[in-house]
Parts: sequence; structure tokens; C-alpha cells
Amino acid sequence: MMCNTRLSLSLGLSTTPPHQNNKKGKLSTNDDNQELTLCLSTSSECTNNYDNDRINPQLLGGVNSSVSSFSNTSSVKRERYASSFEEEVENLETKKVLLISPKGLIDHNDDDEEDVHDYGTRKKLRLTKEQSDVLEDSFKEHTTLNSKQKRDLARRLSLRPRQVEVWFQNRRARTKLKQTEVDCEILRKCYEDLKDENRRLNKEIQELKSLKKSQPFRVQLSAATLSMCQSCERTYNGGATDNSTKISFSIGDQKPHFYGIPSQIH
DNA sequence: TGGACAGGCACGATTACCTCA
DNA sequence: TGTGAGGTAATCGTGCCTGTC
Repeated sequence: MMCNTRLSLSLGLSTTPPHQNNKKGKLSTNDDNQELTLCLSTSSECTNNYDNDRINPQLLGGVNSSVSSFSNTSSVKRERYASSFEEEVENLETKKVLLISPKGLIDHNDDDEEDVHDYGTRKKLRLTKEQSDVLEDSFKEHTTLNSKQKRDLARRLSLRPRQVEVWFQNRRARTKLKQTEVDCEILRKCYEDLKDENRRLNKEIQELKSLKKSQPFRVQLSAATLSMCQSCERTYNGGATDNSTKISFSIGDQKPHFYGIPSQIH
């Protein structure tokens, strides 16, 4: 989508975005010609081709050089990660141009260890308990954030806005997954109950059929004369006036309620 | 006024790192 | 010490909405 073009700079260097080369996002070069990449760009040019979270700003030098081939992406989400990018670029103001070698990043200013990642691996942040708690509290208040809330939260937690955004996305996903599991369990229970009910009703039908056979003159059943008791709130044959033939079933009862039928049937 | 386009955002699916048993 | 499972941060692709030209 965003990073699907190889960049060919005027220096004749090229690369493929890290995340496209392999699953681990390792930087690699074209083995055939052993090209190296030298990224010379300001933030805006680079964000035109890379999501800020997908290419480390450290890969970008502070050289203010416009490179035309950086601006060819049509659906670049320029602003999406802009704040985080700019923040990091700001941190890198003093850094020099960084070279990317086949073995990864060569940092010429490696006194700041936190900023120096081996971009052969995707560094994974572990949020502290405090950060998680704050995010949880915030999530309880509102499950989505507007830009200002995101920025404020990020500043408060010393995170990048993008990280806050991702956390909320994942949190929403987890909530939804949990709710789906709950719903599934409820449906499963309903299904089991209905199955039991169906089994019970079938059994009663069989019992009534056999009863009809053994006592044909005492119980006259037909679909037209079956009715339900009012407590079941089921429809019944309102036209039937002969109480002696009305039979009622009550959902949940082990035995049907018979109206106007001799008690020995029970 | 309608269409094309870009940006922003949310989402689902997936990947990959990390921890722990 | 190696390993598999689970949790989760991060990535990717896509669709929808909105603003602008």
C-alpha cells in the first residue's frame, strides 16, 4: 500500500522497506548488486513512502535533501504518524546521516542506546503497569480517542501517539473478542436448552399418542384442539369451547397441564 | 452540484516479540 | 536449556467518511 516501491536515489542506491523484505522486517539488500541504501530526506519526504512506524526515523538522516522519487505514492497517509515521526526526528536532530548496511543499521551516534535499534528485529515495547492502568482507565471512559486525547495521553505516558492509538485498537479488539465469546456461550446454552425442550416435547407427544391408543374415548387429541395454558403465552385454539378436549402444555414443566381432562392422566 | 482524490481513522487479520510454565 | 503456548504490541490491507478541488 504505502511502501511498495523500491527507492532509487540519485546516488544509485536502493532498498526495499524492511517489512517487505521478510517477516522479521530485517533490512536487506539486493544480493545481486549489494546495493546499500542511503536515505537522504526530510521527514515529509520520507513519510510519503513509509509509515513512520514501519521505518525507523533513525534511518533518516538530518540532511535536508529533497528526493523526487519519494513522492510517488498515491495513498500515503502522511499525517497518520506525523506526530510520532516528528517527535523522533526532533530527537535525532543531532544525528548524522545513517547508513544501512546488509547487517543493519550503522549508527554514527550510538551514545543513545535507546534510540539505537538493530532493525533486524522488531522491538517490542512492554507497557509498564502504570501505563496500562492509565490506558485502562481511559478506555473505561471512552473506547475511542480523538486526536487531542491521544496526544495528551501519549504525553502523559511518555509514549508515542501511535502507540496509544494501537493500544486502543488492540484493546477494542480484545473487548470485542471477549464479548463474542460471551455471546457464543449464551447461544450455546440456549441451544442446549432448546434441545432439551425439544426432546422433552417429543417424549410427551409419544406418551400422548400411546395414551390416545389406550384410552381413545377419554382423550381426543388433534392438532386443532391442542391449546396452551395462558401462562405459556402460546397461542391456542380459541374456537374450542369444549373444555373437555383442551390440553395445555407449560414450557419448563416436566408434565403438561391438562385442562378438563381427568386427573388420572397426570 | 457531482465526481475524483487524499487524508484520517477504525477494523479484522496477521505477524512477531516476549514471558512463562 | 529448549520449547510450545499465550498475551499483546505492532503491522498490513481495506473500507468508510469527510474535506477539498
